[in-house]
Amino acid sequence: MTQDIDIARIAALVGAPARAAMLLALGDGRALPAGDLAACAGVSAATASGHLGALREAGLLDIVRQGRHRYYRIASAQVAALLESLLLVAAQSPTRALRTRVDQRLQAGRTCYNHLAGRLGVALCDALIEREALRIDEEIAHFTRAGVALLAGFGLDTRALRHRPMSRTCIDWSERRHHLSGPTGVAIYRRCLELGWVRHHLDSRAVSVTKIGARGFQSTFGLAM
Amino acid sequence: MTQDIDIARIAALVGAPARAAMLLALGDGRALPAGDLAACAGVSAATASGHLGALREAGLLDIVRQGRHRYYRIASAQVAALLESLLLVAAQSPTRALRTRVDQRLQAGRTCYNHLAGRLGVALCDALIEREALRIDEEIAHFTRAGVALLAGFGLDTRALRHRPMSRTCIDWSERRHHLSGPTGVAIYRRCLELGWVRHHLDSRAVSVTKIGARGFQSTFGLAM
DNA sequence: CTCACGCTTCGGTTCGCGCCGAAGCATGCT
DNA sequence: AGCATGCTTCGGCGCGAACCGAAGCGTGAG
Repeated sequence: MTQDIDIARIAALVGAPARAAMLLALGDGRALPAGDLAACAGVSAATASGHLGALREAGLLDIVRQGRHRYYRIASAQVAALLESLLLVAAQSPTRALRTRVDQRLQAGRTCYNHLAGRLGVALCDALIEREALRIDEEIAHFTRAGVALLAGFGLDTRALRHRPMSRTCIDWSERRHHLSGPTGVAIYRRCLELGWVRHHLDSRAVSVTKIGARGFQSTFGLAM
Repeated sequence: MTQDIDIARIAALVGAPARAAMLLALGDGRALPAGDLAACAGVSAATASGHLGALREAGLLDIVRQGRHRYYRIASAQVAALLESLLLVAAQSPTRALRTRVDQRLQAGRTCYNHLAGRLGVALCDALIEREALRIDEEIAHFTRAGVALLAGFGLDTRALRHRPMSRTCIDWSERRHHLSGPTGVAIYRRCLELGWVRHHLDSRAVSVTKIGARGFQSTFGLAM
């Protein structure tokens, strides 16, 4: 049966953890550059490039050239549906039950490859937008003049972050909402660690907000914990 | 994130051709014994057993003990939906286009691991049921007294086939309909070859009906070609 | 023009896993 | 009881693929 190997080919493509991480990062339809996806998957650029090429060749991913970047995104709604199906089956898989407790902790606050995600990451992003420190156009985040000042007061020199776009948004899988990623997102997370606002648990990607942090998020970003 | 590896685990499970073939054979919800699934996947019993164990442990497959057989079946509707999703994505995958021509030939008549499938297999099964030679109860096929006589006239000694159940049904993937598998299905196919009713193409699993075969199927089983 | 950056290609290593044969276990037929 | 049958477990083999570092290529910035 020829179709056996067809579906096996597709499934095997999703079956490598690195590729699964990339697909999941793209799960909401955004387009991300290869470098970000490499970071998301925790592999080198070389490895990521190979994976992305394979996914594109199989028709799972589309490529959008824009400037010097090459943005990848999910090719069709069917592929997105396939990912949803997998999530559903994975969620009810028996081995999954053991992890559920950890996941709940992760939902509160965690890092998504060196930037803040979970409820904390989403709330911070919302607060920045509400204070008009951040604007999101075309799924790319820009800090306003007020935002740059705000970050300066927070101790971040935005001039040191010369990448363009300076920051990106990333949809959180538990909250299904935006949060800050990219170099700026990473810098904010690092600064939070320096200030002792959040603490990092060694055994997982979960982070928790300290007492000092709660006050800091409140006074600096207007973020009620 | 932990869920990356969750969906990767599930996808990788489906990603091996042998396991994909087994899942596809079970795709319509029937329960099949391990031996049949091994044949479907074209692997040894030892290999099949390992695969089935893994699929069961992951919650993709259920096991139903009945007599000395152990029947496997798809564990949930979600798993079936996952397979459908994969079929959909595989169908629109670019590499798929190359195979479409071959598939059309296969749809007419072909073997499904040593028994007749495709339109021919389905039509034969229908004809047997219509002539009251075959009855299907609980997805297991039984030949009636008239059916045994019919097969005897065809040159098959059904007493030589002492397996119980004597025959099984198998859903054809292109027709989505029943056809005969199991020892009886295999014996019928062999007999068709002996009589020169069908010819087997070496390069694929496609079979075609000869002129003699067309007359034979007509006179013996009342099957109009 | 030149440099820097992002991405891809190439070569080589390592590790996992899919596979089988043989032996072991259980179940039901004789 | 004894044998046959169906399935599983074990040990070992070999292929394939995932990974990285380094080099190559194209694009935009200075």
